[in-house]
Amino acid sequence: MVGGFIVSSFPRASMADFTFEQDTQIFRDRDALTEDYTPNTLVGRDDELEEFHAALQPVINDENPSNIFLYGKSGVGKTAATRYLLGQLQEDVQEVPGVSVTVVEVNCDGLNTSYQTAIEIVNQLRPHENQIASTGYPQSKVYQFLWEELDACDGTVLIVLDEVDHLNDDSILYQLTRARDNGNISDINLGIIGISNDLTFRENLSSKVRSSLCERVVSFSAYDARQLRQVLKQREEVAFYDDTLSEDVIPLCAAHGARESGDARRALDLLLMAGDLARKNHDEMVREEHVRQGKEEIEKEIIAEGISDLSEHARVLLRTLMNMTNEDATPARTQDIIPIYRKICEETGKDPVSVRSIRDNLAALSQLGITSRNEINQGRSGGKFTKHELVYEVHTVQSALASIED
DNA sequence: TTTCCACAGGAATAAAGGGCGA
DNA sequence: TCGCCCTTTATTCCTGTGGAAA
Repeated sequence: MVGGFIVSSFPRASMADFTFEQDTQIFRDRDALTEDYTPNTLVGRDDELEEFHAALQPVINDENPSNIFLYGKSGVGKTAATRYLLGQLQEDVQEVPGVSVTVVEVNCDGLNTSYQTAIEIVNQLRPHENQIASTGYPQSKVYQFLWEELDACDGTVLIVLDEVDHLNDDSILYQLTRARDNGNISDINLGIIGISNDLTFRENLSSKVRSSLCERVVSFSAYDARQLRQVLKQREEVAFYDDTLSEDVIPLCAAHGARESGDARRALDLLLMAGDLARKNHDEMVREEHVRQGKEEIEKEIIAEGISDLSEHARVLLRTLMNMTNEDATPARTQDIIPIYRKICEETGKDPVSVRSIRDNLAALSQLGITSRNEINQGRSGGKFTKHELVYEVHTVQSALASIED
C-alpha cells in the first residue's frame, strides 16, 4: 500500500512506470481554467451584469426580490455572472445589520423532475446526517419538507436553478414562485433565479409559471471571437506562467469557441486540455499541435459524457449509424436505419425496441449533438421524413463508446 | 384548394425496479 | 413483509405536419 492506493494484482511493466515527478512549469494556477473559478471581472458582460444587479438590489434592502430568468446559449457567462453577483451580494449583506441571505444552487441537469429538484433543495438546506432519500416519499411530503426547511431560514433565500430547461415538468417552478401566495412560507423572502440555454424554454412554460418566474428577464448574447480572445487572455494571465503559450494558441482556442456558438466554456476547456497535454508530454510550451490534439480529446469526452446516460438501444443505434457511415450510407432516413439496427440486435442477441422507441433514441442522440438530423419533405409522392448522420468522425465516436463500455 | 404521403412526436398506459413507513 | 409512491423505459394509439401532386 502506498498513499492509500491498494496495489492490485494485474500485470504491470514495472513499478517505476508509476512514480511521480515534478511537472514541467506551465501552470501557475490551473484551476483558473475550470468551471469553478470566478474571475474578478467578467469580460464583455457589462449590460447583462447591470440588469441582473438591478434585479437583485431589493435583497440588500430586505425586500422581496423579483424572480429572475437568465437565458442565452451555453458558455456565454450566465452561471459565472450569477456566482459573481451572488458572491458580491453575500459579502455586502454582511455589512448590513438585520439583513441575511441564503443561496441554494441546484443544477437541474440529471435531476429531470420537480420531485428530484425539491429533494435536492431540501438536502442542500439540511445537515449531512439528516438528508432524505431520492425516492419513496409522496410528492406532497417532499414539498412539506421543502416549506419547513425554507421557513427555518432567515431573511432572503435565493434558489438558483441552473439548466432549468432539463426539468420535464414545471410543478416545482409553480410551487416555488407561488409559495408565499399559497401560504406555504411566511417568514422569509424567496427569490428564484432560473438559468436556461434553451431559448424556447420560456415560451413553453405554462402561462401562470411564465408570468411569475420571468418577472425580470436577462438575456446573455453570445461572445464574438474578439471577446473570446479577451476572456482567454484574462485567464491565461492567472493560469499560465509567462511565455508558456505560443502565440497561435489563444486565437485557435477562441476560433473553436466562436464556431461553437460563441461558447467561452468550450474555448477555456480546449485551452485547459492543451495545457494538460503539453504538461503530460513534458513540453515547455503549449503549441498548436496540443490544441489540435486537445480538440479531439474534448470531442471524445463530450460524446462519452452524452452516451453514458443513454439507454443500451441508443448505443446500438449509434453503432448502426457508425456502420452506415463506414458504408457511405449516411445521411440515412429512419426507415433505412431500422432494418440495420434490427440486424445488429439479432447478431448481438438483443431484443429490438419498437419503432416509436427508435425514434425517441434517435431524437436523444441528436439532442446531445452526437448526430444531426435534416427534415426533408418530398410532398405527396414522397412524404415528410428525417435523415440522420454522425456529427463526429467514426473513430472518435468509436473510442468514446469503447471508453464507456470499458 | 384539397388531398396525399411518410413519418414525427404527444398522450396514455404498462411493467419493472427501488425506497419508505407501518 | 407489504402496500404505496416514485422513477425509468417501453408500448400502443392517434393527431399533426408541410410540401408536392392532383
